[in-house]
Amino acid sequence: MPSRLQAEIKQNKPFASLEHEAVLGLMRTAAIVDHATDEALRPYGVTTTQFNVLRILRGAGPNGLCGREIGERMITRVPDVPRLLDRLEKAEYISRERDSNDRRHVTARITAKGEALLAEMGDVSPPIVDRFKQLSEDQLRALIDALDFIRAG
Amino acid sequence: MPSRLQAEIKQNKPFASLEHEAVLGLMRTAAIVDHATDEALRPYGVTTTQFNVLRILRGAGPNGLCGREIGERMITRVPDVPRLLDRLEKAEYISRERDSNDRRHVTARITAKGEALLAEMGDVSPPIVDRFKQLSEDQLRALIDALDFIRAG
DNA sequence: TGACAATGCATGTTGTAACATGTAATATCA
DNA sequence: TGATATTACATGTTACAACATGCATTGTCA
Repeated sequence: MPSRLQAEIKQNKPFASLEHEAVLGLMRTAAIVDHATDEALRPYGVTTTQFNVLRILRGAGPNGLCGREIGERMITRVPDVPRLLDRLEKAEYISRERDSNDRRHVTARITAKGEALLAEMGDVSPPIVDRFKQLSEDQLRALIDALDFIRAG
Repeated sequence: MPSRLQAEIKQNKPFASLEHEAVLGLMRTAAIVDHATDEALRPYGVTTTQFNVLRILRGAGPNGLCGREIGERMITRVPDVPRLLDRLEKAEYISRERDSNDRRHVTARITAKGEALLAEMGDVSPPIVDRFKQLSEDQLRALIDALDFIRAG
């Protein structure tokens, strides 16, 4: 029985194992979600990474967060938070201020312009993400549990 | 009940929905697998993308494949196949030859040096990928099915 | 057969990812 | 208290991703 994924990537040989198929399916699905999200965000001129930072800072409120804290909250590891914040500050979506208590810290906060952008964007969600809503609750829980288990290492 | 993922990304508020949690879990797991794979491949001086091209060309055998065909077989969409192949050719892992039947096509083939690299690498697999083997067969099938369903759009 | 479209690849450019390294500020402990 | 380590961020650099555009080759159809 040729799998759906085999056809997608034009592979004739069957997968060596279920694990192999699961890993490839995971990576391919993530790549599609990622690309679709990029496309959905493009009209607003922000990348997925920048969009996530803005949502994190909106969630943090007026106290803001320092760079290290932002990095810890990101879905994907970001190895260059300072320059990511540089770009957001240049676009005036965030402000930065060196903390007077601990001068190593730089506190970032979302600006009114940044809030306005998020409000304008609303719940941008590409069609591929909406597909998750078609899964049953049991399927969603099984998916979440399996992914949790994998990450739990 | 705070979820595992909430703790991972230091999020205090519960997720708005199961779908939301599933999407984040998917993206985060994929990011971890991706990064771990990069690390595992680093000692050999190839990126994950390059590694996948080499395996595709090994699978294609002596007939090789043209750039478009390689692109179709990649897990992640690659918008710049020519330069990806440039780098592999410069490293002498592949050779390229313009097709005499259709001179628009450039056929790429893996070289002996490329085959040797893959042989030396064997089954490089970071610990996070090995975690998939700990899932039960039912769990793996449920995971694969859910991912297939999402991509089926 | 000749004009036009489609295909496959090449190339210019910009922005960013990723790593390495450096620097200032704070914490720790003899 | 002074030496050392640790933390948090800044910066230099390289390589690559992504898009736009251009060119050569082939297909299509009146």
